[in-house]
Amino acid sequence: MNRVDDKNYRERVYEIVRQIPSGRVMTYGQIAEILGEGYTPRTVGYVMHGAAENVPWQRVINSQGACSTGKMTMPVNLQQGMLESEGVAFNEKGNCDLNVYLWFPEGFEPDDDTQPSLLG
DNA sequence: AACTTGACGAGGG
DNA sequence: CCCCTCGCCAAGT
Repeated sequence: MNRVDDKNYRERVYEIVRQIPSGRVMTYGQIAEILGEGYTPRTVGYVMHGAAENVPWQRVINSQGACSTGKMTMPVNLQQGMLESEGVAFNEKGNCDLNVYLWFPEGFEPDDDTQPSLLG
């Protein structure tokens, strides 16, 4: 499927998100990048807001390392709090260090040495 | 069928 | 470093 004809496109996003381990995060753009095809960060975000309960939506943040939930469906501090409970540290600006917490699924490697070092 | 909005991202000022 | 603009794709009105 190279197109969004099946409406199965949602599950592709969810499937990736479900694989994010606790204490790690992914960005909308990154997911869109993996899905490639006709996905964009916008689309991923749109799909994400309708995520089912079995999807750890809180582990998906924006490229700035901050929560973008705004005041729409969920308060930002809620998502941030959930992540903090998983061990993700945020600064005063509400950003976390993507170099530490960003997670890459198997088969997907960043060109840079942006791979997370993970404190342990 | 067209316009607007939205859990985004990158670039320019 | 903060603010604004443009690009992207899907859904609601």
